[in-house]
Amino acid sequence: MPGPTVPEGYDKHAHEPFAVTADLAVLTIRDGVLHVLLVERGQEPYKGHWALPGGFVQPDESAETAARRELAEETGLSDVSGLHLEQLRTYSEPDRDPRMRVVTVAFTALLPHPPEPHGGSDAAQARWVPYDKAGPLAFDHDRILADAHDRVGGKLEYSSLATAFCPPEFTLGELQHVYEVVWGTVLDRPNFRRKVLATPGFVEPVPGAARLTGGRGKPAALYRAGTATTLHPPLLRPIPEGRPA
Amino acid sequence: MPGPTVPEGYDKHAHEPFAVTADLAVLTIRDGVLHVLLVERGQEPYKGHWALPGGFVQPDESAETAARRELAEETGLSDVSGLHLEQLRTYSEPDRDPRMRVVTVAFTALLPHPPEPHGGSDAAQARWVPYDKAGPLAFDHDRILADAHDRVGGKLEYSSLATAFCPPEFTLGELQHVYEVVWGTVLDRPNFRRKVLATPGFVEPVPGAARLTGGRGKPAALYRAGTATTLHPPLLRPIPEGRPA
DNA sequence: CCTTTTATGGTCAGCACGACTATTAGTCAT
DNA sequence: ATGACTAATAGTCGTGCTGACCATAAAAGG
Repeated sequence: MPGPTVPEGYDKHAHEPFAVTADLAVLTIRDGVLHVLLVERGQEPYKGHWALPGGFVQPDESAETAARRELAEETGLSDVSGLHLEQLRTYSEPDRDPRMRVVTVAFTALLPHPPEPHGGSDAAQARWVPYDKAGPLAFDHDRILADAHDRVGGKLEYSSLATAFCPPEFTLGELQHVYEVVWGTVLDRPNFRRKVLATPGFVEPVPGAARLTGGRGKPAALYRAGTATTLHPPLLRPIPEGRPA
Repeated sequence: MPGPTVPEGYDKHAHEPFAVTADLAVLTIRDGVLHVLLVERGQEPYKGHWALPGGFVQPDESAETAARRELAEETGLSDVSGLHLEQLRTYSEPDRDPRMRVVTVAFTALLPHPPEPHGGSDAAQARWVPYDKAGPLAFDHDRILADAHDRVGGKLEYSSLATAFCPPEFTLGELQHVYEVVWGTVLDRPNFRRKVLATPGFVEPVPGAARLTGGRGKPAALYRAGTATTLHPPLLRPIPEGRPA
C-alpha cells in the first residue's frame, strides 16, 4: 500500500493538515426529560467548558467506527453494537477550531436506558445534562446539538426511531413519552395507540401475556420494535407548521 | 493565527494526512428523465472511469464553499448562488481511495434548467447522464449517487424541494413531472393539483394572468415557489411501504 | 371540423384523524 | 376492605383529507 505521498493527479493543496474528528450528540431520556451526554474539557481551547464527546478519527478507522469507539469509551457501556448511531452532518468551517483546521463528522446516538453518570476513560468527566440546560458549549457544539435535536424530532415522524429510546420491550406509554419529550408536546393516548398499532411493522406485541409492573395504574402490555424502519403513513406532530416565512 | 503545529490537548495521531474533498451529486431533469452530472477521470486511479464531480477542500474553505465552487466550475454556470445545494453525508471508509486517506463530504445539488453539456474548466469532460444509465462509477460514487437519489426522493415528500428542479416560474404540470420522474411513479393530475394548492406556502400563483406557451393543449397557469420550506401535511408517495423486512 | 392533448373543475365514497367519553385493572392511603 | 387515584384500553362521532373517478375548457394539428 502506498504511503501518504502525493500521487499524481492530486493537488498538493490536498495535504494541508486537515484533522478529522467524530463528535457525538448522545441523547437519552432520564426521569422523563431529554438529556444529552456532555464532557468537561480538560485542555485548551475551551478548557473548563462543556462539549460534546468526541475524538480524532484514527488512520485506520472510518468516522462511524471512531464514533462508536468514542461512544463506548464515554458511556462506559460494554455493548454499544445495538445502539442507534447515525451520521448527522459534517461541520467544516475553517475557523470552527481556533487552533487548527478540524473537520468534524457529527453523529447522533440514541440510548434507551441511561447508564449511570459513569466516568469516561480518557475524558475529564462526563455527565448527563438536561437538553434545555445544555448551556453554551465549546466550539460550534451548540449548533451541532440543535441540529441533532431537529433531526431526531423530524425522524420520529416518518421512522421507527423512537424505539431506539426504549428498552427491548416497552409499553406504548413509554413509546408515547419519547414523542412527547422530544417534540415537547402532549399527545392523546388513545389516538396515539390507535395510530401506532395501525402502522404495520412499527411495533409487535410480546406474545407471552407479558405485562409490566412497577408503576401505578393498570398494567400495560409489552411490545417489541417491529421490522419496519420507515412509517407509512407517518406520525405527524401536531401543528408544527404555520411558519411560512 | 497559529500554524498547523500540534497544540497541547490534541493527539498527535490527528496529523495523519487526511485529505478532505467535496463531491457533488448534481441532479436535473432533461427531456423528462432524471440526469446526473458526471466527469470522466483523466488521472489514476480510475482513469477513464466516470465519477461525480468534486475536488479538494482548500485550507480557507468550508466544505460547502468548496462544493459551490466546484459546482460553478463543473457546470460553467456564472450564477450558482440561487441553486439548491445540500449536504448529503460524509464518506470516510479508510480504503475508499486506494492511494491515500480521503474523506469526502458529499453534496446534492438540484438544477432547474440543464445548462448545455458544457466543458468544465479543469475536469477532463463533463456530461449529463441519465440516472438509470450511470454505470459503475469510480470510488464509492455509486453509493453516493444512490444515497443522493434516496434523499431527494424522500425530501420531496415533506419539503418544497421539488421547486428547485423548476425554473423560477413553472406550471403545476412541470412540478408534478418532477415528482413522477424522481419517484418513478405516475400521479393523478387533479389530485396532485388539489394537494399542492391546499398546502400553504408551497406555490403561489403568478398574478399577471401569465400563461405558458410552446406545447399542445390548454395553456397552464404559472406559479412561483412559495415561502414554505416544509410541507404540512406532507405529499406522500403512493404505496412505497410494504417492505417490512 | 374533428381529434388530440393538456389544464382545470368537480363529485363521491372511504377512512384517517382529532376530540372525547367510558371501562378496566392495578396501587396507595385510610 | 374500601374508596381515591392512576394509567391502560376500548369505543364513538364528526370533520376533512384522499384516491378514484368523470366532465369541461382551451389550445394545436390534421
